[in-house]
Amino acid sequence: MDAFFVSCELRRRPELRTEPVVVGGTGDRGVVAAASYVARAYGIHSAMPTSQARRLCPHAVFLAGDHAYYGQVSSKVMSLFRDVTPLAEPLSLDEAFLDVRGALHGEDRAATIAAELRERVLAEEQLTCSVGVATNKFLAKLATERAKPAPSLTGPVHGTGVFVIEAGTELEFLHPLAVRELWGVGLATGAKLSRMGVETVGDLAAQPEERMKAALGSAVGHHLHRLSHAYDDRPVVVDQGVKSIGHEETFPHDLFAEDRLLREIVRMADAIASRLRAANVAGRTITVKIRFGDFTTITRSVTLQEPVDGARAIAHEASALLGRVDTSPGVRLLGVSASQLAEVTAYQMTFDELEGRSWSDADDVVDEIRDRFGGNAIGPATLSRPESGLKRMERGQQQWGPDRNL
DNA sequence: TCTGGGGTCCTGACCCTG
DNA sequence: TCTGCAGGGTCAGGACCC
Repeated sequence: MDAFFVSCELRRRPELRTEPVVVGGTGDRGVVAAASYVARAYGIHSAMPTSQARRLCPHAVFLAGDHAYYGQVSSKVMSLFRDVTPLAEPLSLDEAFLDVRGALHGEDRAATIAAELRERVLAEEQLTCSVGVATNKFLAKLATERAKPAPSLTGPVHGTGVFVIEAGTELEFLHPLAVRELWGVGLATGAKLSRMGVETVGDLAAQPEERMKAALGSAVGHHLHRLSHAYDDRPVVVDQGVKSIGHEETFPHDLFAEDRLLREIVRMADAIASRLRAANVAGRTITVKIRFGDFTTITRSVTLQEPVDGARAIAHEASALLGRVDTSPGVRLLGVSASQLAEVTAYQMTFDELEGRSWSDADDVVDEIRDRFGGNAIGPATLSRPESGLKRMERGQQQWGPDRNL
């Protein structure tokens, strides 16, 4: 999807179509999640600090973003994709891989399917999307970039919409590209490769695989070497399954008070526990992430004998992990996550858990109340004191940094 | 100058066990 | 009992993606 979050907002507010629009964190510590093509013409791009975006384009319209709404729109678009093929693998809210081999009957059929899909998404959801067609996932992803519109001060300059890399022309397309365009080559790997004199994908393909493995590690070296030869046999997987569930939050101001940090832990543990139970999984490893004022970031984790999905147990472990860290320099960001997930039916209850059965029952009741009356209808007593200033957090509620009014 | 939040995957150090 | 080794699990950090 093209500038998905912005496009969703423009559906609701069409009067902004010719304006520079930025969706993301509105506060001083936020970042840009999506910028309209007009905003991009001012040099604004995603992941840019909001403060920098404001300097580049002071008259831009800054919107806080509505993750729940984008999720609803995404579901509708994904169901359109599944009308084309059941083999649709969502990559994020606004991207998916579609394996359309089953629908192919002629040479140009894939391009036709792509064009029809674009028309349907536009007609039914008033959203534009770009489609890349190729013989494997990673080439299709690169092809999509070629199909996207270009920014301009008056609005998006429409791209091709559909870009096809014909079978047999893969290397011709791939080798002139900058190595940074490869999926998996970011800032650090790109710099490392540049120091080795590797600037293009063709340069990379000319290197012996062993040299790449020595420089980048065996897994990354092997993977990139294969990609540079246009080889990618990863299948389209319809349901990837979640591997971890977590929450993290950057505070409007660094936190120093230990009791305040502990209350934040309780709040996050409560949110995570709800999501774990909703997904019918429990986590065996609990991790706490702490970012200090100077941006140094540490994690502390513990792996338990048995997986947990209760707010009380997660908060207990996370608090103990936090207690191992000197937080006196001030905490900018705090996060809690659960990993090594297992289905709740698949693990044995411990004696401790049996003793704590009443807590498990309480969690079930909490889930029921939230289902009926909303996420903020009930929460841990620790957070109910008015002076706590804390509200239960929904997923993605503060996705791109603290709000301006906090 | 300033750097979010949701994740996944990989690596290396360390410890334990056979 | 001690030593060396291999393999697996844990932990922490880094890189990357959208």
